[in-house]
Amino acid sequence: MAVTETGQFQAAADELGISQQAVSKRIAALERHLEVTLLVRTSRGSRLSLDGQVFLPYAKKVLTALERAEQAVRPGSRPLRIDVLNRRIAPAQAVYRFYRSHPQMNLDAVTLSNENAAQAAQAVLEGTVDASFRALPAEQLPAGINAERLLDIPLELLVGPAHPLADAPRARPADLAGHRIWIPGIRPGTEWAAFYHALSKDFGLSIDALGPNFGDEALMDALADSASLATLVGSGDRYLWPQTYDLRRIPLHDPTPLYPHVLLSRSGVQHPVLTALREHLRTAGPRTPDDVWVPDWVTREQMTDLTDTP
Amino acid sequence: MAVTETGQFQAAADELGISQQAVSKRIAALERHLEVTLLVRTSRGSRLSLDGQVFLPYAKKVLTALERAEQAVRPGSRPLRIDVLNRRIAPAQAVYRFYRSHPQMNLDAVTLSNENAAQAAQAVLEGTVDASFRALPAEQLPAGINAERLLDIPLELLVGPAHPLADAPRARPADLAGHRIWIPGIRPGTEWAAFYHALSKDFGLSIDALGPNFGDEALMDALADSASLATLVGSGDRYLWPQTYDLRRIPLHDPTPLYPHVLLSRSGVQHPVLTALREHLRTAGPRTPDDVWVPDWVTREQMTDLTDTP
DNA sequence: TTACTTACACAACGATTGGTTGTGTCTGGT
DNA sequence: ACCAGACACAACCAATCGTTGTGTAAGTAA
Repeated sequence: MAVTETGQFQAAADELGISQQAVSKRIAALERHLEVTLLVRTSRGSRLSLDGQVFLPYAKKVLTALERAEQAVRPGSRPLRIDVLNRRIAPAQAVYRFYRSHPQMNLDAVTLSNENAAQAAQAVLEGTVDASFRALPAEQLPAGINAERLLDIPLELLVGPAHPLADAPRARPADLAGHRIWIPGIRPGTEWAAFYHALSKDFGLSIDALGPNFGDEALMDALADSASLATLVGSGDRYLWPQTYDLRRIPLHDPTPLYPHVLLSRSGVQHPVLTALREHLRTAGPRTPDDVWVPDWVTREQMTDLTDTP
Repeated sequence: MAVTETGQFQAAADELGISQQAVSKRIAALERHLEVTLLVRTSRGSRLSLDGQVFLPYAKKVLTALERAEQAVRPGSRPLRIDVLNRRIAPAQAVYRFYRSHPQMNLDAVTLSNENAAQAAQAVLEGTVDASFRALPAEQLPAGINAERLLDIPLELLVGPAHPLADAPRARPADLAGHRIWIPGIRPGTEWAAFYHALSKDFGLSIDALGPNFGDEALMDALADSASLATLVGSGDRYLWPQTYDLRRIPLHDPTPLYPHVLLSRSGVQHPVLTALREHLRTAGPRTPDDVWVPDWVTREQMTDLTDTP
């Protein structure tokens, strides 16, 4: 690249801060490796051969990819880093949709390995991540953390074909009383546990949130074969359930339970990408039904941010 | 990447064919360079840290970019390579549009440095390029070369605001008799010279095709200031002429001169991308006017390919 | 607790690589 | 014919990257 920019080896060498002979050796080694001639040497400099012409844009891509890779982790000027809890659920998809509609926005989605909301808030405070989607009770909110409820995901019931509600067009949470609902892999003390505990208490459900998560495959197998087992999923994460299992999604209403994702960020940060993401979530979010349920520990204040938008 | 795939240094080392210690040193050097920790070492292996999680996709991009760069020039399985004559004219734009609408198609656009159509045909025969857009007289077509007229570009007159035809909605070629038409940088013996020679002969024009090309800037300067000078441009290459010069494009009709771009390729090659490009040009090409002019050395046979399409 | 296994890091050393300086060859202009 | 410019080749040196041997920490089994 330096040679094509300057037209001759010596100038490229000056630009790179090495000797002309070193440039010559580098080019020769590259040509030997690729088994083609990249540069046509003349007595008045060098210009690209046909292969060089083709190769140049690819070489540029390699260098920009390297540059980006370093930028991505170098502290200080790195892209906005957002914890999306888990790559398979709504926040990850919302962030991905945001990125698709704003490709120039430089951001990275990560998943913090701990599932504890308080620890996530700590990570946001420390700057390990710039923002995190969580369902955080208001009283657990540390000082210096800004929380805004920006993504309410309606829950749906997921059942196998033999389940009594399999062909119901919709169901009410109260209809689920007595049915077994299994949500594996929820560890005590996490925000998930708190949410489902509140849900089961308010509607008299028996939610089995214990036991290890043996993976989506095992869950789907169990659901498909059982006439009594059901689970709850966010209405967004369709991709999770392949057609082969013939599982049914039953929307819940009257009221619709909402999983309230709150975006945590450090108070005072004014990162433009973060601002744009907030704006995107406020406006591009799905219309929520009228009659909804959220855990009682979701404060009015957190809700205000949502209802205030035009 | 090898460590994250396998979960531990030793397995990564086996995959890479080096020792565990070498992997350790590589990772340590990378972490030292980036000034972050990429891997969390545990007693049962290693997993990605948060920074590592962010870095991994960027690292993958670097490797795929490297892979693509090598593929682009490695003889044998390289992308289809098409000579577009010049990056600023219709064939280049047509190829670019094709690529935009078929992003999965792997192709490279190049410009052969010689402007001689016979030499381009030779390059196609030798496989230096896979296809070339040229305006090649039928009798010059070497054996083994397949030629298909796929891109007819109507010519337009480009004049400055003081030119007598500046405000004409359109003009006939015969109207140009007596006007000075200057097309700089056309060297004798090239296909351009042959085309404009035929055009001037058939309509009695005085085309000044001699003199060196001092660049588009110089041409535009001359046109903008002159009341008599004009040039001919393809109707596609709009971008060339910035608004600042207030140049006017006057479409030609009765008949419309067409610059016939013939796609040369080696007989017998059945490259899928080339087939798709041909199909794209046949169907997505602009509607040509009814009353057209092409040089008389453009054979009926070359035209058949165009008129045969549904 | 003790011993063992697993997994990574450190140290010393040799081979390879990538740089340097010095010199040679080719081309185009004077 | 000569000279200047531009790149290549050769010899040499230093830094890098690999190797083998060994150390340390953490989990596991007796």
